[in-house]
Amino acid sequence: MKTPQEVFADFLADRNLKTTPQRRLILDTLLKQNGHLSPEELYAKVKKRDKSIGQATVYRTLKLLNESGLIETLDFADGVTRYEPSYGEEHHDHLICERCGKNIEILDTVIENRQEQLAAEHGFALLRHKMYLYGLCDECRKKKQ
Amino acid sequence: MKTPQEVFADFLADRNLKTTPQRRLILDTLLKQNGHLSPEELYAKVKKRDKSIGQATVYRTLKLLNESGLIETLDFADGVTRYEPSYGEEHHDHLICERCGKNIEILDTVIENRQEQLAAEHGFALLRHKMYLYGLCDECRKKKQ
DNA sequence: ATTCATGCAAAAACTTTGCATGTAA
DNA sequence: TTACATGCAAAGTTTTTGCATGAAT
Repeated sequence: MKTPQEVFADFLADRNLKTTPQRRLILDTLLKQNGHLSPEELYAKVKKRDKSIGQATVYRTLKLLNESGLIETLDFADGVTRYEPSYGEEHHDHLICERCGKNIEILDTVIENRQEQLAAEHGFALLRHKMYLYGLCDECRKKKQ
Repeated sequence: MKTPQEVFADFLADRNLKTTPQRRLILDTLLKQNGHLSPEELYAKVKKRDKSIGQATVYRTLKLLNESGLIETLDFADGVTRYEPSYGEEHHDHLICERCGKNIEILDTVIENRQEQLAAEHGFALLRHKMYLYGLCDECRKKKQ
């Protein structure tokens, strides 16, 4: 299996785009963090390693990474766009505590299978999906109020 | 069962906020349209009925409607925030064609039940959820390219 | 009478774009 | 060498906020 770095290099080559130090750095930073970064947080982290990098490069690279299938966008319903690496990782969904923000990654074959089936019933070829479960975690429910 | 208008009025009263013609108009417009409006589209529609209404009032009212549970935000992964009335409607998820944008509302008890179960397994009390299935519809797959 | 809501315009937040320069292939 | 990428700053978008005026309770 190709590494994410290889996937990205191939993706860029296919489109006659170039593998640059900035693009590598941004991908590495995302992979190292392993998930849930907003563009701004990512920019801050990347900037620690390369003072001269520009905000625009981060946005441009996020777009490319998204198109290449290496990352996907998340919507935790708090108004912040986040990205998470998705290549090589098994797909998963998110279980989010609305009070404390705790975020648990979940995977369930019953649901995954049923999604395929539902899409097929409507004549759709399923490409991907997103599922978010919002609730209150144990601890938050124990706390008064 | 209370009407959405009553729910909103009660919600506002609870918080010592006021029921204004603008707020009523915005809610009515959303309900009449029955779904999937961006703030800008909503503003345009509302403006047809009340020339003098301001953009800011639409945003402020959308926030209140969201807090009151009457509407929810949708994420069709196209960068546009949309809202849809959710009160009184049976909950549903969305099946979206990535090529033509066709959007089918779906509901499935197998998935709904399993979601509850999954949340419980992780100690969560499930409050709500969102599920989006992205794929290609029949027609789009038949078209060449 | 109070307190909140509104419209407007300004500001803030977020993202994209144009351009001159730099660099990967 | 050529074509693409970068950083910067400017410009777009989208959403929020401050304020004087107006309206609901």
